[in-house]
Amino acid sequence: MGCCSKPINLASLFAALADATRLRLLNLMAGREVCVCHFVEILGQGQPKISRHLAYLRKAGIVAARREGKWMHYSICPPADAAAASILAAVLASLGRDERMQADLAKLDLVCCAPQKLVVPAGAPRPAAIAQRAES
Amino acid sequence: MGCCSKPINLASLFAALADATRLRLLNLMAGREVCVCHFVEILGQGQPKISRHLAYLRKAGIVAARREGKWMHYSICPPADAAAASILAAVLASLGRDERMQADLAKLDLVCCAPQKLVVPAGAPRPAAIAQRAES
DNA sequence: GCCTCACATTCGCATTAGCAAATATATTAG
DNA sequence: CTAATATATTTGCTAATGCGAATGTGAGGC
Repeated sequence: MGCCSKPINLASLFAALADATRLRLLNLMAGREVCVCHFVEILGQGQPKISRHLAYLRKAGIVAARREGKWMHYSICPPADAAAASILAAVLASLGRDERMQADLAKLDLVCCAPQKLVVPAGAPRPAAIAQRAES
Repeated sequence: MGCCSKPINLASLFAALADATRLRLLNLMAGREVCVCHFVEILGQGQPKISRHLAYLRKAGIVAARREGKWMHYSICPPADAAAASILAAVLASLGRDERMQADLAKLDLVCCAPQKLVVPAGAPRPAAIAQRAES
């Protein structure tokens, strides 16, 4: 593990985690890849704001971005440093126990499985994990 | 567990952890009670700065203070929220694996067991855990 | 009472972070 | 090439954070 090779400083890792919006983004990315347009829809906040926070996480070495045509997919990339990785894992586990975070995940399912209900731009990409599940 | 009953927000917990000085203070307090004068000596930084960071940790509900005569002793107080407590535990474990943090702890031993070498103010209190060990 | 010690807090100041609005870039369609 | 879509960055602002220096406070000692 550890796809990101950045000089991880624990203090800067925590700085990246010290924002409610970024925690919500990380929670949505736990175990799957998510497209920016879904973040915008689910959080109900402006695209520049989402993009800025994603850039912050990217600079902190916590997430990776992958382009697919017009869309950008973000996913968590566990830091190479073992200490940082274990902390990040504990954080993601804790987030999963939060109500608001569970609601976000439920909305992500809706966006992916019933796009017509939430007016998703036609042909918008679906998170990889869910797309895979749907195919099998 | 959970001596501190504060409305713990994960983001604000991380804000409290997002500073190198505060992480060093927490590391020194892992498992023992430490007097402010020792923090000042070991970190080699001004007393107001140390005090300000301790106040920050106190306000965040992570540490508790106890007065003993002229001296103030600080110790970690695990948050009541289970998620926050588990994260804090992971953080403390990770800190222990850092070289700089180990050096700080070694200095704490010096201050407590060979005060004449580091010009400790006569009669300065010793961390509870170490004092206990010395008495047995 | 006054004085000192051990801390805590306040005061300016510089740096940084977050926001909304506007603008820029990359990709694809035509 | 132009236009449209999806995302990223810049701009101008406000608010929060960290620092050293100065000052305030609580507990003994005399």
